[in-house]
Amino acid sequence: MSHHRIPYEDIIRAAGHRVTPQRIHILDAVCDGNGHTTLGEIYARARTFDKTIDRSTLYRTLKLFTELGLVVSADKGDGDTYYEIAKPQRHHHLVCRQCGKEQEIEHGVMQSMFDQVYKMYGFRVDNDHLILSGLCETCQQKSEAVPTP
Amino acid sequence: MSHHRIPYEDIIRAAGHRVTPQRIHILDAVCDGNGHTTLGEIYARARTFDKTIDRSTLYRTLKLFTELGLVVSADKGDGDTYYEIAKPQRHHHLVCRQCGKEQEIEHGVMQSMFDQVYKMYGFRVDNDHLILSGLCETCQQKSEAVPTP
DNA sequence: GTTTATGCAAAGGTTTTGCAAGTGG
DNA sequence: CCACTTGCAAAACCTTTGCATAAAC
Repeated sequence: MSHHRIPYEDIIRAAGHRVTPQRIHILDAVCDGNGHTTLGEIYARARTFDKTIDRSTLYRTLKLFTELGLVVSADKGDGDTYYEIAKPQRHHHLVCRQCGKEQEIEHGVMQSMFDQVYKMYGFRVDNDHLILSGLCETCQQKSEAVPTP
Repeated sequence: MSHHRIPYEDIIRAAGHRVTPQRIHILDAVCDGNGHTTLGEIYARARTFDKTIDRSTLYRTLKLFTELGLVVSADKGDGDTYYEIAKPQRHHHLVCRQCGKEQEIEHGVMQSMFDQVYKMYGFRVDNDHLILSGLCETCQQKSEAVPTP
């Protein structure tokens, strides 16, 4: 679990909050998503650890973690909010419209685009977690193979 | 009203649906947004034309228009869905985090970035309506003037 | 021992759905 | 006319909130 690299307990306490089993389970659940997970998925996973965990606790905890910067939230454009464990390096995601597979991409490519936007429009873009969609390599080949299904 | 350039009545009929006053009002209301508008704003505007229009009609109509491609929906990342009249040329938006002002940007800059992503990751990005956020020119100057408010 | 966090239940808000009446083609 | 649409009301859903109990520190 990647969040074990972060001193999350200290961060929670430093902000004047308490480290409870529920909070640990929820953080684990976000982490086990390996990328982006919805609230529903986190809820299901958290409940495999502790069946009594309540939705309201999940909402409150996710809000807290987002404020503390332990978790970041993003939006695929489908209306759902996706959560991911915070990572040290700025990055973005590609999500395949067909198979749903997702992969991380480094920030560099985006930064060039942001710079270009700044030059052309004077606008400083600062998104640090974009989700782009399209077709992954595998699904491109599939759709080439079957022109009209 | 920019949608009067599109033969929207024909499009609606061609898909086997009917052209009703409510649908026209809703299309007008989306159009009057000049850019992105939320469902609530569309509802308010549509009701200035016809006070009896119902929310359920709005939901159904917006869904229909999106399917027909008359209207496109996007997500600013704040959980709300924004609607905009479909435009012939592919474009994206910049929204200022501070003053909320939005401006359109042409697709070119994005395409270079998409191409770069393809070269590096083999992934074909095909978003045709992204919303980027950051600081507009005016708000950048303001925040420079006041380092610590 | 205090103070914070939890679970429960209820409230608040938004979106969807079933249906009789109305209306477009 | 007939089928599609509408407004209404109710249902379904998601998220937030108030409060007594339980747990962290």
